[in-house]
Formats: sequence, structure tokens, C-alpha cells
Amino acid sequence: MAPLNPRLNSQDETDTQPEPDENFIVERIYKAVMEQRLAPNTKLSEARLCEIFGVGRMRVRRALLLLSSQGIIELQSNRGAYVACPDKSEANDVFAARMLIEPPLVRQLAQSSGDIDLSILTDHIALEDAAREKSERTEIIRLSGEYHTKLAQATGNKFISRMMRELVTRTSLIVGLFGSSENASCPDDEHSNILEAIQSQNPERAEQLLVAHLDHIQSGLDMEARQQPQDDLITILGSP
Amino acid sequence: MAPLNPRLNSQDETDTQPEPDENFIVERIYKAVMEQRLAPNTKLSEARLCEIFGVGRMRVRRALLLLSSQGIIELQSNRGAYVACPDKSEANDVFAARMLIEPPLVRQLAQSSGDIDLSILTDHIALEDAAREKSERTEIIRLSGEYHTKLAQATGNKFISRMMRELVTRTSLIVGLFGSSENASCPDDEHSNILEAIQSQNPERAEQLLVAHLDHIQSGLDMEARQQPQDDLITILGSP
DNA sequence: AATTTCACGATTGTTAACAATCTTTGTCAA
DNA sequence: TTGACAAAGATTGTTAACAATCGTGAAATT
Repeated sequence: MAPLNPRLNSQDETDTQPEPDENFIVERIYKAVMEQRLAPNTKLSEARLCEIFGVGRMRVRRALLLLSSQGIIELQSNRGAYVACPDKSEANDVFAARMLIEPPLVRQLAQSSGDIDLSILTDHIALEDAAREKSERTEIIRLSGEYHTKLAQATGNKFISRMMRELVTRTSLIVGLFGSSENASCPDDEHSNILEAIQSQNPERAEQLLVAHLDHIQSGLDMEARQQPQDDLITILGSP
Repeated sequence: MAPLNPRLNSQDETDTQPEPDENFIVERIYKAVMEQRLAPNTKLSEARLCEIFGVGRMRVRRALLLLSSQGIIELQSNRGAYVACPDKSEANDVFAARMLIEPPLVRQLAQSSGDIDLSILTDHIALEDAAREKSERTEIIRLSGEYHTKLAQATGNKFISRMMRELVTRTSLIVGLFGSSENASCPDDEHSNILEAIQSQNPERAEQLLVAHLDHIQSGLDMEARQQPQDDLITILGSP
């Protein structure tokens, strides 16, 4: 009855009953961060998470340790877990890392787009359009970031995917902190333009569009005036 | 007296007394893997690690969870922790990821080498030479891999460093599995040649040398006949 | 009134006992 | 001898109680 290999069963909204494991908790918090519903510096107390997920303290602590190893939260000794709060310097590092990795990534995708399954990306663009249609704010924000994760996934390379996922998550925190309310999501059609350049096997154009896209995101930030980090309690994690 | 921010106190060989924390355990196992003293598929039983490090089970479990999140070990449900054992497919992914990241990385280092402190790299080359002088096999192997980690460190970018460290660790496992006994370490002077190209601010040459270097490592592997994964008990972790 | 000190409550860290699972070993039958 | 089956041992997973630490607020002193 107990699964030998307990994999994460995310994006499945209707199975809160059968004993959520630590991956479930990690995914929930990850999703909340990606949707900017969990503000930086928010305290995540163990007791509170135990209530919310209906789990013992052990599971919560394992989840928190995993989240801290991914840089999503920060564990302070004897003081608890807080959602990571990147500063100016870290923000620069994140964008520098993305500028280093993503251009060769899309270039490679465009070069070998014949061999590669791009349905992940076309499907994703459809999801983004649908979310915009319905004006689902949080959904739009999350999908807007996850597009970049899926660019990495399209390579089929586990390690590249992991790296991009971490960078994108961090970017979400940064945009929440330093961004104005407008540029929380990427501007409309840039994603689909990049995909088209990849599909038409035009590496130079794909790379150029992506660099412009990243520049556009970064220039929309105001590194000086950071949003005040709210320190509320949360019921955000309860619903899907 | 208790440190507010318990940082890792690695590369300090003489403080086994004052309660090693989980980072200490992680570093020890990381080092053993980098030196190819811990073979893939080796079982790391909790009780054994408790003895070796003189620590309670909780610390060991936290360390194992962290190691598994870095892909250094694999946790099997109800069966224990085993040193990761990459297969052919994963090996390809690792090298593909390195081929994607490292070329732009050294290119960037060479371009902005005026602003950047390269002493990390010059010092490291000195360490490699010293180790070769004294024919310290394990030291040579570890430093040979860590050179690439320090290329990333030289950028001063936390995220790039983390990514490279993970890829390099994985490479060490792969070379241990698929490599012949000769090419465990990188061939002598390629590292210093790359550094020289960086110092002389020659991006093209630096990139070209690095690509050749990675190709050289990869071509020294025999992807078909993998070394038999030993499943012994270990006293490797006791000494530094 | 402002500041320091102390004690209380709340939260996290640790330990040890218990439960569940897997592996091994020994036995029995084919 | 080989195979299946079952009990014993060893290992991991879980829980709950206990210890240590931190933050807060009241009381006392200047």
C-alpha cells in the first residue's frame, strides 16, 4: 500500500487526504512563492504548517530543510523559518546567472529544434493565454515565470531544469520585492515570439529576443525602494 | 556563546571535538566523493555514520536529506541512503550542462578579468602542482575537479558557484564509474593554460581551451563497461 | 518617564522509545 | 540441491515528551 518510491503528486488539486508527504508541502510553498502570494520575510512557523497540512512536526521540518537548501526560505537558528528576502546584491547575481545560462540555452533549442519536442512550450503558451483571458492574476504571474523553467525542461536535461527552476523562483521573490505592481508578469507576447524564433530554427533571433526579454524584466525593477516585507500570518497555503 | 548563524567550518581538520553539525558531515562526505574514496552505490547506514561522527541520529538524517537534495546520495524509502550511481543518460546530461555553462563562464571571466580577483585560481593551481609533486592521489583528484568549481567562484556569483559545484561533484562520480584509472585527474597543464588565457584577456582562446578540456575528459570515458559498484563498509570517513 | 532586569510564554532543538519495514537466516518440503 | 516460507534480527520511519533558546511584557530601579 505504501509506495516504494514516493514521488511528488503536484498539480493534483484534489488529494489532500492521503497523508501529504514533504514533497507535497515543498510544492505548495514553492507554488505560493511563484504566485507571489507568500511575501519575502514571512515567517513559517512549524506549528502553523502542521495545522495547515495536517502533518506531524517531522514532515514539516524535513520540508523546511529542503526549501532552505533550495534557497526558497532561510532557516535561522532557534528563530524559525522565513521566506527568503533577496537583497540588491543577490538580485544582481540572479540576473547575471540567468544572462549567462539562458541565452545559450535558447540558442541550443533553436539549433536542434528538429529533434526536440516543443509541445511543452506550445502547451504552456496556451495556458498563459487562457489565464490572461480569465484575468487570473496569480496564475498569470506563476505561468509567466514557469515559462522560463519550461524552456529548460524542453532540453530534457535534468540539471539544466533544476538550475533554471531555482533561478526563476528567486526571480519571483525579487520581482515581488523590487518590482512595481505592473510588471509582475512578463509583457504579453514576448514569450510566444521567442518560441516562434525557436520553432523557425533561428538561433540568433531567439537569443536576441530572450536577452531583450530579460533586460526588460530587470529594467522594470527599482533596486532602491524595496517593498516593505509584510510579516503576516498566512492562510494562503490551505487552498490549492 | 552559541553562534547565531552556524556556518560550516570545513577544511579545518582538527576540530572534531566540539559537536560537528550537519554541515560538517555533508562536507566530509562531499570531500570523500570528490576524492573518489566513496564509490557509487555505497550504502551509508545511519548507525554507522552516527558512530563515525559521534552524533545523534537526527544530525545524520538531516545531513543525508541535504546530500540527497544535492544529488550526491539517493534516499530509498525504508532501505537507506546510497551514494548516487549515475547512469549513461545522466552522464550525458551532466556533460551537456557543463558544455552549456562553462564556455560562456570562462569567456566572461576573460572579458572582465581586469575587475576580477583571480587569486583564487592562481592559488589553486599552486595547490594542484604541490599535490602532484607529492603524488597525493586523492588530493590530486579532488583538486582537479575543484578547479572548475573555482572558475565559477571567481565570478563572485553565488548561484553559478552552486550549480558548478553540483555538476562537478556529479562528474566525479561519473569519472569514477566510467573512467579508466588513468584519467581520474585532469591532464596536467590544461588548467593552467586556461587560466593564462583568462589572464591575458583572450576570451576566444579561453573558451576554446575549455571546450577541448571538457571534450578530453568526456572522451576518456567508456560509457559501456561501468566499474562494478562496490558495496563495502567504509572507514573512509573517519580520517580527514 | 525611560531604561534595565527578570520571569513567563511560545517556539525551536534534541533525545529516546516505539512502530513499521526490509533483509537475512534457518527450516521444511518438493 | 533448490525453492518457498517463516521467524528473527537489523535498519529505517515516526511519535511524543523533554530541554534549550528566544521574544515579550511587566515590574522595579534610577
